[in-house]
Amino acid sequence: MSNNIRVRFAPSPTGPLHIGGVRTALYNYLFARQQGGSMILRIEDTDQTRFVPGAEDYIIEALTWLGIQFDEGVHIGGPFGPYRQSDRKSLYKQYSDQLLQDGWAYYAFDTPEELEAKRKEYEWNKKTFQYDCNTRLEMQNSLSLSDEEVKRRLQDGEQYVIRFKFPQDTEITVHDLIRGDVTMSSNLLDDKVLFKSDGMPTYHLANIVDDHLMQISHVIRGEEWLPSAPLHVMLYKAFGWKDTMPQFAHLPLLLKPEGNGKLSKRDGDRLGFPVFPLDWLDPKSGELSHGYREQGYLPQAVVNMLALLGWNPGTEQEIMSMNELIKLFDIAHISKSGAKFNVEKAKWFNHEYLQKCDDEEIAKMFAPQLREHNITAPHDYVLKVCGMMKERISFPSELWDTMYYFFEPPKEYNPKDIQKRWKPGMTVHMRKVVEILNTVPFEYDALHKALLEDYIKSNELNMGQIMNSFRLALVGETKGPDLLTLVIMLGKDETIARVQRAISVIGEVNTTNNNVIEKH
RNA sequence: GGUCCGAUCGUCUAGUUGGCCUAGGACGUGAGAUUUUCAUUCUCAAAAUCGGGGGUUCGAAUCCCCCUCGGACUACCA
Repeated sequence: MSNNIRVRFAPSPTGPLHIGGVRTALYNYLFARQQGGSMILRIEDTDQTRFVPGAEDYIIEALTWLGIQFDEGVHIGGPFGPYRQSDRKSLYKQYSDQLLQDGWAYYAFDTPEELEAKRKEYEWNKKTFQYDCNTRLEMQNSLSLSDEEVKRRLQDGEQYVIRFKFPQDTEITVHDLIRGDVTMSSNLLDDKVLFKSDGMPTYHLANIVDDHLMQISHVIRGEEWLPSAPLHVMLYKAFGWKDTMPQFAHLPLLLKPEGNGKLSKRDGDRLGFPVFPLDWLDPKSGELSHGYREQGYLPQAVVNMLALLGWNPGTEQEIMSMNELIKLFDIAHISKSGAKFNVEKAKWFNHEYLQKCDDEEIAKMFAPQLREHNITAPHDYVLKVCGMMKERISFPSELWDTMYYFFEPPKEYNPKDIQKRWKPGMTVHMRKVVEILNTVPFEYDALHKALLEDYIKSNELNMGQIMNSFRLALVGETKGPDLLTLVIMLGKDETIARVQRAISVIGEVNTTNNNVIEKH
């Protein structure tokens, strides 16, 4: 990695990785690879109360499944480690101390209860409390208290947090690669907590310190971070790191498929599509959330679909491999508005990528279904069936339903199809079919001539009449590939057995109107 | 409530320096073709008064202003 383009994906291990997070990781990856830069995985676990065991492994497994690779990170190490913020804990204190010394931060002793009371008080007066340049002097902090008092409280071991001291009357401009310049007044920003009373930094502090230390050049993250971006810019300035501050790109959000709002876990459950890459069993509630992988989505399909949700190559190309995406990706082509998630399009992508799989791969996906139905079949046969039938499916789970009749006789005959296709007098024809099968050489051309040409002509039938009933006997429904191809695949004995079984099960219907079919 | 961001077919979007836009593509939908059936495939169609209103200009989806609507944020969460 020759140049100094370095990006990071920095999730919190608070649960399964949301599909929006996956897209953020993907865009970071695409950008890094294209620029010949480095991709880093950093775990932001500064909130011990929200830590969920297994989440970190889940994140790594999901991204690995999708082919999103890292150059440095918790799981592989690297020259800028450790890459887990809880392992970097000791590091952050000196930086908040530096801010304290330089007058960019201050101690605040207000307890959560006091803050809550303050908020209530403001609410009563129909105002909103914000800990900022207007209110900080009425609070318990090193700005309002005397030096001795502050020293005393510190020595007594009183709980405190360290807050950022936003300067007054300053315009702060964040240059965003997607949105251009975003400017905010410092007077409206609140004095965010940088260092918590539990000895851990907050996101804001840890994030800036780590991005700086890890020499991150581009911060590509969700739009939800835009409101706090001015704080981050200010922090770089306060630390004196303005010259090496990374560039920002705030990605549009992924929205619910219907209505409005951010895509959430509940939507997936409700609308029947995954919002997570992998299945996730919540360790606390025992609740299972479905993942793309387990639903039968191909990783390439998920990657392609996600890439196009908020970005496009500027051409009409839609099917793109990871390598093509890397070549084509461009931050300038990322859209500004949120994208509603579309299930149908996701399905279509999967169908497209399933067609790209070779027959061996399809057969591999099909194997468990065969096992489930206690069927053993020659590998070549399975391979042939898969190759023939894959174009009909969007998910591997549909394989059995569209191909079962290649492996076992129909268990029942669709009543609607019987009514529509098994016309009066059909058993007579079917017996003839058996006869022909028994006498004519069992080859495609010979059968075609005997069945579809000679027999039909001599009986003044049209093709549909006899073929559909024949198909019904073999499949149980009127669906499937070219009939004679199916017949050849099944073999003579199996074909005859199925027709005879259909004759005895379906039998003769509506014998009274016998002449209907003769008459075409 | 406050701050910020956004707004082109039902959905994802093209449109980046205003004219080539009577707004293009894809998904989905409808019709037709192909086939012995179903599916696939192919062809065609419907679908956006470019959220609304004002400007600027010879000319605006594209620039400016206002309004409306939507979203994010507003924690000792990230």
